[in-house]
Amino acid sequence: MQDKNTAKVVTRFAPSPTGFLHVGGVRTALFAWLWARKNNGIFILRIEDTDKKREVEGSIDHIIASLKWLGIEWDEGPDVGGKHAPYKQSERLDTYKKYANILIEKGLAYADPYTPEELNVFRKKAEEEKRPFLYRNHRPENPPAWDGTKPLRLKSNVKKYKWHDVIRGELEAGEEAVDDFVLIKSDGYPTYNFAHIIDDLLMEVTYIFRADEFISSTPNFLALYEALGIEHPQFATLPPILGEAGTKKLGKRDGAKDILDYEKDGYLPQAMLNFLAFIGWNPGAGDNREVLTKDEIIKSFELEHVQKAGGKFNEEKLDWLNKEHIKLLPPAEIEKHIFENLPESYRNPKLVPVILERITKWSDVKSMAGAGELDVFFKGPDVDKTKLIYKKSTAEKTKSNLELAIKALENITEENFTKENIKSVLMAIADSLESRGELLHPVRYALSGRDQSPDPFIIASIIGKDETISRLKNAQK
RNA sequence: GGCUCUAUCGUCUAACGGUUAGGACGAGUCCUUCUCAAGGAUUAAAUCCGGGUUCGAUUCCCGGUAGAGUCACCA
Repeated sequence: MQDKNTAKVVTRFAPSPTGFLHVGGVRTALFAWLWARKNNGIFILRIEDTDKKREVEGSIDHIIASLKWLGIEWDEGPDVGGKHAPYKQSERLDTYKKYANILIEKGLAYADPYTPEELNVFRKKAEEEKRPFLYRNHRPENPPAWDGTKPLRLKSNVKKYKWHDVIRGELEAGEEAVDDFVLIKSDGYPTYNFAHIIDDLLMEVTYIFRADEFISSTPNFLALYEALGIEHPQFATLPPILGEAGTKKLGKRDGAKDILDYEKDGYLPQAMLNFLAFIGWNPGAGDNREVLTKDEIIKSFELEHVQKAGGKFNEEKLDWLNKEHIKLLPPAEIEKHIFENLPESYRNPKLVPVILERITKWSDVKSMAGAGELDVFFKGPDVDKTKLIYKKSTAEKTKSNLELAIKALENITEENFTKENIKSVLMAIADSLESRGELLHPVRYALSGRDQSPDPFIIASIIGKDETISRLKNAQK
């Protein structure tokens, strides 16, 4: 095991290019990156492309784009290189072969003589008998020499394994967890189980951040570390992220979204980063802050405060957090984002505050505009006269109240036609009536033509004095 | 079925044997301009169950229960 006090922290994220990155994968990357940054260490991006069948064209670019969107940068990786290049496992085949041969020489690896069909028969039988399938129960007595066309398996040391996990604590597993797993597949590519151990060794990785499904295969890894005669890095096993609906672990099959879909939906990367960091981590110790910047998260990130239990992905909290991060943005930035989502003719700076308080993410701007909610600021409404009347009020009263409003507003000069002035004038009248709604409702409705809209003062101030009075008169007819 | 992990408000969590079990999201109520939104205030809401250990358990141990993971020539 590495000496924690002197060894540099080296972490890695090692995705396989089998499609997009979802929240679970990103969270693993995030924690590994946070720990490296926290300790002024090194963060490596390594592509585990050893399964050619499952590989999806364009995945690597997509993964890189996802991490970059969030601001997770790596010190070594396929695009930037590094002293342990290459960083794609498909380009490191000779290395794996070298270590495979070492194991063969030690008598700790052997060729698997069975066909997949034969193996399936064993597997089926085990399943029917409700036993776990263990290849080593069928370990051949005189395996053929390995010629590279058959799978190469580890001759595992069957025993109980115990190990330490920096997040989970002391972990252990029974002998049933250890098996003669495949090191090199018949197509010449290594398995994840083999390749990641060699690469972590060569790349001097000191902490392996991983999802919790790897707990079960850890005894196998331990058997391999032993066979190789090497120390293993620290294991940091993260809690699962559970789907919102059920309690199932969130995976692509359960509708986990592409992380870049959140970009398309108009979420801020810093909000997503903040949100993801808080699934399974918190600053702890009475620190109740939840809205944190990237740097603040790095500063307070500690492994002791990483959860063991799984957490659900709660989109409502993400929305809240996104809004909080929007509020942290400089005004010019906010306006820029809002305008980007608005048709050209709607891009009035005065609308920005009105829009801002009604959205949680940028795509909401588009929805608002699409639903016609902003039309009140651009054209006079068709007013339904019956809806103009406040509750049990009468047409006559409504008409005369509107008249009062028109008179008062006409007295405000063009340049003083501000939200504040309009409000004080109108409220003075409203307060003299039986109820404020007697005035405010007809005025608001006359201006907007909608059951629900921003308040009349802001509408009036934006559309201007002439348009306001013309709309009020129009409703009065 | 074997092996393994996990368990505090609906949700995310604080607490590292002693607290009126704290915060946040969401929900409710009230206020702030009639409506919507935003904002402010406020309320309700949890230690899975059963045994130990201890003067004292959310916290430590054991058992149960529930959920999750795994048992691939996938990672």
